[in-house]
Amino acid sequence: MTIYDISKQAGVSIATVSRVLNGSANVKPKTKKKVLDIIEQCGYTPNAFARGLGLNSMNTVGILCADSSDLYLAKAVYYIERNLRAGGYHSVLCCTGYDPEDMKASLSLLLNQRVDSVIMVGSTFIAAESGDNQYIKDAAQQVPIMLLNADLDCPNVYCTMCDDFKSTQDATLALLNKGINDILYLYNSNSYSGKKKLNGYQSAYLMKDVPLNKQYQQFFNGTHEDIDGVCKFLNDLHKKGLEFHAVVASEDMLAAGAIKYAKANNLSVPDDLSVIGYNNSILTTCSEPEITSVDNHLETLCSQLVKTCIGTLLGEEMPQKTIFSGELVHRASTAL
Amino acid sequence: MTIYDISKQAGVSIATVSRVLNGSANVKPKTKKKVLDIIEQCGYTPNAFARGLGLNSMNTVGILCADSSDLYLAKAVYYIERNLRAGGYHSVLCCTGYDPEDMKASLSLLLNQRVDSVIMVGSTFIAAESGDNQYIKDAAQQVPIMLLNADLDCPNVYCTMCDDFKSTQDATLALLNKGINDILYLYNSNSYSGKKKLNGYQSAYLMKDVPLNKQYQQFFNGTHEDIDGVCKFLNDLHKKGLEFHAVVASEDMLAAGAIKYAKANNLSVPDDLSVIGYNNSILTTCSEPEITSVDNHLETLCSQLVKTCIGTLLGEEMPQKTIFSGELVHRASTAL
DNA sequence: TTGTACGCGTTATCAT
DNA sequence: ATGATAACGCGTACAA
Repeated sequence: MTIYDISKQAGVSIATVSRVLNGSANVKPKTKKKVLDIIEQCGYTPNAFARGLGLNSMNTVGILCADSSDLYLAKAVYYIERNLRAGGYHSVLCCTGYDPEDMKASLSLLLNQRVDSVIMVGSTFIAAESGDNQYIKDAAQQVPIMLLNADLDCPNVYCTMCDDFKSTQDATLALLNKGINDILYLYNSNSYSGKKKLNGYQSAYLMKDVPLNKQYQQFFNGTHEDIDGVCKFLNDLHKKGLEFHAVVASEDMLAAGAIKYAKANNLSVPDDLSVIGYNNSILTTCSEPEITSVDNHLETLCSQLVKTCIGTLLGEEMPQKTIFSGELVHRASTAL
Repeated sequence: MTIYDISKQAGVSIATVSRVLNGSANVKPKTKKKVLDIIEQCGYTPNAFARGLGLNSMNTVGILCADSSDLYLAKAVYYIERNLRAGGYHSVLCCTGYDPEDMKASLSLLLNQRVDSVIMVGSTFIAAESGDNQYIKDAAQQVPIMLLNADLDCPNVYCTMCDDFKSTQDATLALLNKGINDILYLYNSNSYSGKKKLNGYQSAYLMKDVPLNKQYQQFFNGTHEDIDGVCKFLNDLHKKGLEFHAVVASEDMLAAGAIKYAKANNLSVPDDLSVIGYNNSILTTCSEPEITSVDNHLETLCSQLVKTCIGTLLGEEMPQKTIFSGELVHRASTAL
């Protein structure tokens, strides 16, 4: 069933059918109705490939994501997809894993698929060395690139992020202000956003003139689901003689591990150990006591990101960077 | 940059370029090299739309999912996408929400986009009334439909599922065998798979000749993240005088709520209350004590589903139904 | 082994 | 208000 079939049955030319299809003005109401009736009756729908070929677009955006099964990234992907669809765009999902080479290959794949834009979810895509981000700058010459929670100075690259630096700084400050000076910072990512958080922690110490100790900045090298592994990791630190009365984590899952560690060592939370997580995920209410956590307003971020994306595609002038603040959600794992 | 540009520069016809591009045999090595060099040098990639138009396929599969931010569904989407990509297919993600009308509309959207196949993730898409599934049967006349964790008898519809009936039956039986007869079954979905689980619970009682009480089958009507809501829900039941010494839940999140309920009421787990969840998600190790849960081998399911999908698209004969068994993973919330 | 020419189903430009 | 026709870029049957 093609536009030719419809045109024949309606006794008009394909041009007229096309005009009806695309809501073009100059078409006699009577003709329009006739064509629409035939279309309805035949259950005809235009061929998306042909349309794509002609318009050089299939209204499709690529979503690049290291791991869409991750609690936080999954939510991001979900919000982005829903917003894109509401705006009339399809989403091609592409999970890359954490290997830079795979990320590059995936990006190429999407560009070859002729997506209208690419959204990169999570700052794992931004390397510390500026040169390693060349693949993104190259891509930006073809289509606009949207970055969630990352920052990259480059034409046609748009960044939407939460102020992770300030959020982590605030969380740390809140503890320092309570007189807790031995705060363990626990993190598991050296991405752009990961670095910002670490800097926030450090900066809080500088602000309060409390000496910083490298021993208190611990990198957990494990999967994003291994809560028990985090617990053991902290146990080891404890056994090695490291003393800490608070944990600030770059992710709720690490904080959940800290809660487990406290239980295993009969530490009372928050009396003996305060815990602050990040992302305000379901893990915060699953733990006991519930975990104080930074909410970075992911839904708002995604909504704004998609607005920027669609606006750009429509040729509107859009802000190159959009920054939101995070918010500390207080729960029982702290007494602030 | 088109195939014509390449053909001119290489001094051959577009047919030859096309042959090189598609690895066709009959092409002189020397010619092939020349063409490949030019392609490399120009950074040429074929236009996916034109190719799609000609072949009537862009090697794309639609993934329909009610809510890809759900812990379990997110994992499913992730595994499916990775397997599809490994097989050379793109994934168009489409989150529908739980409104049947939106599901139908989303399916139409994907079909209009001319995907090669549609994968429906989760049994929420299968209605209890056979007639309500007509939209799926209609779709199956256009492209093969793959169902994850659902069952529908229809040509060109392929089902890959876990035996949720048996898994829940086993979980319930394990408790009954320990002499615990007042088991609360807690669920939050009336989907196909949801019903199977409930039936499994009931059947266990029948097998052991223990009288079944409707009061012990409780539907929790809330979001999929409201652990506190579940806790309150159980509190209310408790206050109303309902006594139970075990909870079998259709989802880990409900089980996590049960653990919280136990804590709030100073019940010892598993001495006073045994808890079994479903999905073996991260929530099982986040809770304290950790939760015994049914693992339904999602990764295997997804891998098999994609194999069936790709096989079907390649014209191979594929099994209409593939059923795997679940497995009870024992943790500290039960003493079995 | 290679080249020519047509078809895929649209959109859009230009006449009428 | 409507129709004829040229792109769009590729794959492929057929011819050479």
